[in-house]
Amino acid sequence: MHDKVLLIDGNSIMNRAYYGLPLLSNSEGVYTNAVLGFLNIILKAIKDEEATHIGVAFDLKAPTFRHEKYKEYKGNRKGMPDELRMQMPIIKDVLKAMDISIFEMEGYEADDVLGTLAHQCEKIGVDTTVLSGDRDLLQLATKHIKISIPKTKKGSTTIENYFEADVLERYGVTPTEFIDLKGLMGDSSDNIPGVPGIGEKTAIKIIATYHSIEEAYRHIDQLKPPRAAKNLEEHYDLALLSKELATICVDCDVCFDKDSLKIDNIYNEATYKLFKQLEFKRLLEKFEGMEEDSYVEDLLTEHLIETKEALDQLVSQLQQVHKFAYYILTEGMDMIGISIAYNENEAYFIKCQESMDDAFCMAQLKDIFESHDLQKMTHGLKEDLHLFNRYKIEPKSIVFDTFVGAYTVNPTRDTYGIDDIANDYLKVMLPSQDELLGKGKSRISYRAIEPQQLLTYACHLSSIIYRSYDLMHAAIEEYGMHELFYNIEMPLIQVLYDMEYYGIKVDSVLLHDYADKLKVMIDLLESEIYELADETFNIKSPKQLGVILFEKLKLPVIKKTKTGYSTAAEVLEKLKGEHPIIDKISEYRQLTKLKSTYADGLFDYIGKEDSRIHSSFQQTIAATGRISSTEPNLQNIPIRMEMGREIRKVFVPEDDYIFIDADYSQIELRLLAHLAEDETLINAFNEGQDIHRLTASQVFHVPFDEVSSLERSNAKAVNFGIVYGIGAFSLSQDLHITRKEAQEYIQNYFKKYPSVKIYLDNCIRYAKNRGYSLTMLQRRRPIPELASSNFMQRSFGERVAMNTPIQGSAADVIKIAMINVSNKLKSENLRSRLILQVHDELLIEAHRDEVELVKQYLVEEMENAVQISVKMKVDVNIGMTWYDTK
DNA sequence: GGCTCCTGCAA
DNA sequence: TATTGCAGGAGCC
Repeated sequence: MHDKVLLIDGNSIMNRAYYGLPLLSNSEGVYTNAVLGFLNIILKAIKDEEATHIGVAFDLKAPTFRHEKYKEYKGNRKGMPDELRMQMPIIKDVLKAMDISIFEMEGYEADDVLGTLAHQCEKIGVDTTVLSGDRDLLQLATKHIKISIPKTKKGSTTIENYFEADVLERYGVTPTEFIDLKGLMGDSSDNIPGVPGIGEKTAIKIIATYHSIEEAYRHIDQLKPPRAAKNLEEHYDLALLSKELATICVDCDVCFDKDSLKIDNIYNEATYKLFKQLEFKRLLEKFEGMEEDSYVEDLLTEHLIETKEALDQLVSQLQQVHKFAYYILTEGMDMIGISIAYNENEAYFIKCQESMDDAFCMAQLKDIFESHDLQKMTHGLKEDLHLFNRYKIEPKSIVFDTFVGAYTVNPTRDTYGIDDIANDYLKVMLPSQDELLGKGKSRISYRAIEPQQLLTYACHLSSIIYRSYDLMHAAIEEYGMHELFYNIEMPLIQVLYDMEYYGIKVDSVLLHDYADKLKVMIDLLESEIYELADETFNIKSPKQLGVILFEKLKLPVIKKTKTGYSTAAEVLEKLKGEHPIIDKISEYRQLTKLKSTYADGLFDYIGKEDSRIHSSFQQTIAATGRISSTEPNLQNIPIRMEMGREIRKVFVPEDDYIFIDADYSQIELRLLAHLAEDETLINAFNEGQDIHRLTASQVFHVPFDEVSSLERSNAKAVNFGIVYGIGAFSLSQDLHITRKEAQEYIQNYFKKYPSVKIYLDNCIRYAKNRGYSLTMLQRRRPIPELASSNFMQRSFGERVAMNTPIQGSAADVIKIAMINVSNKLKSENLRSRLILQVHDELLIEAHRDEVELVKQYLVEEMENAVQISVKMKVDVNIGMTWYDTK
């Protein structure tokens, strides 16, 4: 095979890549779009060119010889955007990992290095391709040096290729003449002056005739048009200088060694790690089969435990140590085994099998798990607690959960697998569960993989937990989150487990009736809609509905989505009155939503045994520190509309029990008052005033007692907006007023509550300076968007910086309350239990004998969760259904 | 079957 | 062009 050298203009291609892709970032907030685009371009080029050698040249910041000749050189060039600049060291790391040579020369630009390298290749008879986004490079084209210029149009990249002849054909001048051309016409992007008054057309004509500036000058008398001749005569020095500046140096002092450019092992371990960190999913697929050997370098002595004797021995070893990490490997209800590590260098895998089943293994380990003196670390304690319950184990001294720990350190990531932790904290590659087992249809069981592979994988699980513990603990301490993690997040795990364990009882007959009732109404609406549309169609399909409304019925288009007409509720609202079908569709939407998501949806989760729904509560999802609820989500059960609210009647306590529901009154605004130290707000809250009415009287200049209900509800929207980081546009949309009016409301608000304005500005400034926001309990949320040069991104970051301390502090407060309420109920030996949290609300299933006591404890613990300058008011209600607790 | 988009529910 | 979430259905590959 012939050698083929590919030379790359690093800055130019990075620039192309950056503007060719949307601003992507990995889950840590590191921008990656230019790096990804760059890699895609060069990998495609390597393939297309069948390149055997490769080198990449970058510009240095330092001035070049051109600056010495002409100090205005590139004087008008704006620096690259920060988001791109931040990616330059990353691409260099990636190239180093891929063992691709990087060239940077003081005093020269990348062009010069490329020119020199290309010429040297040509000298030794090797074909070369120079890849650049910059047409200046065309002067380098020869019969053996090809210049490739990628063009991106509509997502796909095509490449224009120029040998010497192609340049002549396309521009009417040879590559060498290209330099003279530029000398005459100049180049505004590099700030090369050229000859004033001579533009592209004239320059091409002159050079095509005389082939160089010098030759043209020699024939200055015959030069046409006369204007150009005059200009060239006057500015001949400038023309020569411009030519010099435009000339790419082909003999700079770069060390050329063809062999060092050889493409060898670009898909190696180091590259894999980087791609993983950068989250280049598609590029990672090129590393097929690498995962298995990828963690060989993480040396670990693996012990397989599959006899009772060996297990016995392990248990006695564990009794000698003071801490260990474990991970229980399960698959559905099937326990595969237990991984244990009690030092840095080795790990054990207890494999459950016929001779030694799960129940046996767990029974053997019971004392270990229940020991107070033996500290344990795990990953995903809440799931462990479900398992321990199955084997009647009451674990003690589980001091660290790396799952919740990793979230606490950085709550903005979207996964916190052991593989992620291995990567982030230990720089160790570990396949994720999906990578090990495959996903979707092709997923296999743990029991189906090679025993040796399973052993290695399993041993690493506990070992990673064991080894990352110190680092994660240190990070928590460094960030001042000891209190948050050890006194709130860790104890909360048990509380969430308890809520999942207890669940909430549902009257399935009532739910069924509700679904039936909805079905009747939906069927009727459906036929009415078909009647009005004069045809049948899928009303649930926004696409089909759009055609009916906006094409067939010719209703005005209010809003469009990326893919077509918007038929969202706010659009239908505006079309109300235009056609009788609109109301029917709105109602149909509402009822089908209730039926599918809530009636039918919830039905599938009702336990056959206990008639209860056991939702999962997620502690590592929300970037603000909130808890979320899934399968099913019990935090979005309807309440605003009566028809939807009815669904709450199916949530009932068990016999002899009653619901007690307590919710914080205006928790976010109270926290805002405290955090902003706003005297007006603090006093209003402490005196029990109606806060929305107060805001209305302040913002609309109305006496407090004369505030109308419309004014109050508008003020309520303003208050909400403040908490979310308001914009005039959105407020105007929300209140159906003009932007100008909305702007006035906001200005009035800040005039009346100046300390709130100062506080919110400070939130932004703090987050901009440090890169993150903090809550009252030092919960920390990175906000990389604040550094963006994109207005939209940055504005988003600013709203987040205003909202996170408020929403996050509220999350902190209710978490403390949950722990204290739960502890109180347990320490008082009550049968009543906490079963649900809805951000500012706690639902207790209380025994009827304990109602008064529980009400008292509940209010006390919630109101005193934190001591701040504003009273934390709590409203309590009891009821025989969730509906009735109002 | 897996994925994205639109839609809509809660605090 | 308001914050944080979860989920169902359509439609596409």
